[in-house]
Amino acid sequence: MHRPTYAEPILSWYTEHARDLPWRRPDASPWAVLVSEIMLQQTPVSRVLPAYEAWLTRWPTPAALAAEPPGEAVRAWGRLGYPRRALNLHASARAIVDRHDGQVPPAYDDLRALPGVGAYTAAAVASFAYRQRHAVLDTNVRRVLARMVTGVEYPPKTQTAGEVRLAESLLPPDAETAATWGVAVMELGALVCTARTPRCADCPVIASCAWRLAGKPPYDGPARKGQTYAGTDRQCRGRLLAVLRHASGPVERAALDDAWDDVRQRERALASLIEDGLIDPLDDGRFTLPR
DNA sequence: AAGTCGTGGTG
DNA sequence: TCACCAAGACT
Repeated sequence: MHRPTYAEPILSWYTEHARDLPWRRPDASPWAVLVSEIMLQQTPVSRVLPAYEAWLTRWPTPAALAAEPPGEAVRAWGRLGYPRRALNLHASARAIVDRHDGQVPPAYDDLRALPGVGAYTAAAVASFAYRQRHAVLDTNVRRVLARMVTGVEYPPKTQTAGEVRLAESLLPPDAETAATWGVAVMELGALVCTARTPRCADCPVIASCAWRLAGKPPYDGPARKGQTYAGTDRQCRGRLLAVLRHASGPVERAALDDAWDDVRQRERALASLIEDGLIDPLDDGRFTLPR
């Protein structure tokens, strides 16, 4: 099946409009790229930037992080959200030291085997850090391809095999070009082909965009899932963990009791945080970040 | 395979 | 204002 060639206009657009992000600089190590990718999972660039700089200053290598207790990673994670990512990054650092001689592995399968590294993140590190040819299919790329190629406003709620095949079919044959193509499509989705209000006037492929050519039909699929937060277990977990992050050492149960009113919910949240390894109960009844 | 897991910015 | 969204992973 013949498709218009999207690569040249998008690559040219990227050359001109790419943001200067620290993890894209030539001196960014594979470890720096991995750290950025984990932090960027569901968290906007603007909030990641300061945490990323502080993290890499303190832990410039996997070995540096691996030498610390996991609780230090959780504390340094701050308010990035989804704190199990901090635990995953710490566990990945230790696995990298143990299994890969302290070097972030270049092989996709080895990356994918690290905790918290799924299909997207493994492809991103292999592509961006090691310049290999992998389809990087994140929320931005999925949206761009849905519009540009498929002609619909939004991709399906859950990623399909068809989307993977499509992304792979569009990959430039040359590895170095493919690596740039991946980050370029992501950037296009982040800056121009945005979810809410796409800036079609600034789009380098407006002429061949299937969604525009179809008259920009609105999304007609099932309602997208809402993410209520206030009053949820997630908010409760966040409050409890914040108490631990702000404390210099172990805290009394009373300090946690003060952080959330509903007793049942608080106990459930605390149990799940302990189960997840984000909080350790001590023999004396106090609680601490994992050591 | 649909739910769960944080937090904050924004149209 | 408030529902939606943000470089997902895991179960």
